[in-house]
Amino acid sequence: MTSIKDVAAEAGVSVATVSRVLNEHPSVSEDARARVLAAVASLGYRPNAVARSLRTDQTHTLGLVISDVLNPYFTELARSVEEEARALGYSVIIGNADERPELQDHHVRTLLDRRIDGLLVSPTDGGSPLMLDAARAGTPMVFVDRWIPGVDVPVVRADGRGAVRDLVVHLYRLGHRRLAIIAGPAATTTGQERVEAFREALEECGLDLPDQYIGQGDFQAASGRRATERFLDLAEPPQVVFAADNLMALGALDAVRARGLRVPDDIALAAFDDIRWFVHTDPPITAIAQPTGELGRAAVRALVDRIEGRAPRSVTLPARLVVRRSCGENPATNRSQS
Amino acid sequence: MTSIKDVAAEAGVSVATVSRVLNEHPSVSEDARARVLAAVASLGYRPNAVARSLRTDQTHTLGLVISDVLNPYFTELARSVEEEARALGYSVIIGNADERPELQDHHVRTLLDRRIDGLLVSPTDGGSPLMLDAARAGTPMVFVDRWIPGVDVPVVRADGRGAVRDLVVHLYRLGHRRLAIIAGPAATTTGQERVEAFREALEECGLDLPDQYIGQGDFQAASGRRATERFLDLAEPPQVVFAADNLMALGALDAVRARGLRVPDDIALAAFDDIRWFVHTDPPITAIAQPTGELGRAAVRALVDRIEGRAPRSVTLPARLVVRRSCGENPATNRSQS
DNA sequence: CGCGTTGATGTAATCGATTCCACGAGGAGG
DNA sequence: CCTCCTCGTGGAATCGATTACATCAACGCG
Repeated sequence: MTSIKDVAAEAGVSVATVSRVLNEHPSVSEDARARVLAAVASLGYRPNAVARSLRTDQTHTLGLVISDVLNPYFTELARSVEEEARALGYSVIIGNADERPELQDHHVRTLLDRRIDGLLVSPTDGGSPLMLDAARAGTPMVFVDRWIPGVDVPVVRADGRGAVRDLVVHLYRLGHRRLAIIAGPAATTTGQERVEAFREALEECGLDLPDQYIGQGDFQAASGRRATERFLDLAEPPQVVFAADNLMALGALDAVRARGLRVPDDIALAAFDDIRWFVHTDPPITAIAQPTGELGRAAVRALVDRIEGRAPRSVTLPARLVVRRSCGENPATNRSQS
Repeated sequence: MTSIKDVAAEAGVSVATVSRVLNEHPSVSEDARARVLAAVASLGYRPNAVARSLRTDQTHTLGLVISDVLNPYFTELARSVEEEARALGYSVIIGNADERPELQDHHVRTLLDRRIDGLLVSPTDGGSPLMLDAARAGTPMVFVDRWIPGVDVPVVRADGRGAVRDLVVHLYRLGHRRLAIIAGPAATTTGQERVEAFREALEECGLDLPDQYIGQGDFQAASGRRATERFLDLAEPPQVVFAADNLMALGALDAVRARGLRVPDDIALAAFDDIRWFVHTDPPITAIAQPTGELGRAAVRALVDRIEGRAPRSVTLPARLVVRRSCGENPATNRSQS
């Protein structure tokens, strides 16, 4: 690999001058600049980012630790994060935690070892010592989607409360009274909040959320399937299953299908997180859509603000209900589907 | 951040000794080792990967440039790549090319600047000078899924020829005679091969593939939709549309749905790449499944072989047909669906 | 004309690790 | 007892950049 020394030799100047040209330092003669640029071009020289990072203590890299790459919601998030980061001059290294705390820690650790400039996390759990220490030690950090209470880190997320209420009202109007939920892990904020929002909305409608109608999932398809099977085994199964994320909804669909039952005739289904495929499933699935792209971009902006010394702001954006056919026909609202 | 010097001071030894302990160099006294490890623990020291990389000229990092993160096929590939790499002691940095050659180049460039140990690419085009130069210059490199002919780089991919033939036979038996394909970009090998395999299989059945039955797509959903609309506008529309990837199949589904037509009654649909959602679409979609996870793992193994001085091998694994209902009922084969 | 200022450049320190080399102590062997 | 190895250790060079500081020439101004 050609180094700055080779360029300096080729251009007949010192390495300092080469560096100045490359970093657009003002005090370089026109002549020197031209010779350096010519040398750079003829040698095909590219600065070694590793060496540069060591010296400047900046990597221009953000770490993104997401809960599950196979979840379309997170891959869309990752995409928008990378896009915005690139626009701001940063690269992104993605770590996939697969909803496993120890894998999450592994990625946080290697990202910190690489001295990334900042960390974007959607925590899988209540927060390992490692992550809490890093936050306390001053590593620029922002939580996306999920967060850890009691830690002084900005949070960028969607508020699904209103949309969940809309959903419950929608279900109520369709005549459903026994509503069940497949919850996410209690260790995650989104796991808890969605259940709470659901319960509150039910109460507003004068409905109850019995324990047996709360299935415990882990945001993965298999758990959605298991929870749904348990619901179907009940003496009085629910009329609606609301999955707290799209993968558990997929699992629920598997379970219903395996029993030879049909959605929405035998049981209705709704999901948190809207994804493209929901338009084409059988039937199309009613879902709560998050402004995923906007969340990713806002998170990056907050993190970069923090890194570059500006004050980062937490952001909460509203989610919205998208009605399709998986909860039954409703001519009035049905038209608003996409 | 605490550095090796702090550890050395705390343990009362030189930095050389600390480094030896950390790298398991044999010639360190038991006493020194213990003191160093104690110092490391008490300071919470972690070696700076940037500095280490500069010195050793190894980053223990692989670059993976994929064509499109939003494509479930590639995200599954990415996941298996990361998994296998982690098992072998490497990290992975993913670059998303979004099917855009200039973005692909951007990522290749920044990955090379970071001095990654090796590059895994599924090229979006015929190969930019940048990538060809890197390959020639000796950057360890392996192509996954797609490749660039004429470059001396190992290729890990699936061979869909047999599965495409099975598909065509399946379609023929169902009575379909006018078969159309939505192709990928001609600049990609998968874009070309799938069309060729399709054409050859048709010929074996005594069928023809007229130009108007070849839609030009770019592996993105929108192009699948456009191509399908064009098919439907023909005086004699095809009876089957075969999409060369899953996203274009999604677009095709959009187009059919927008016209108020139904699959498979009005038109049949099949896709290359099987994904989980295909089980639940309306109707479930017949697809050609690649051994995606195995491809990712094999690609990493080949790349690491190359990096560590062993001879890398190209790998080709067979794809297989998964019959579902999107091409019409066929009691005989229908049972083999998943 | 001399002095201070400005601009262009080079020398060398530095970032945090790894690793070559030199050195001293201790043990083995003649 | 002397020599030669081996082992444990520290000093210092090194990787490839950035940047503080020194130097020197040219120029403006009183």
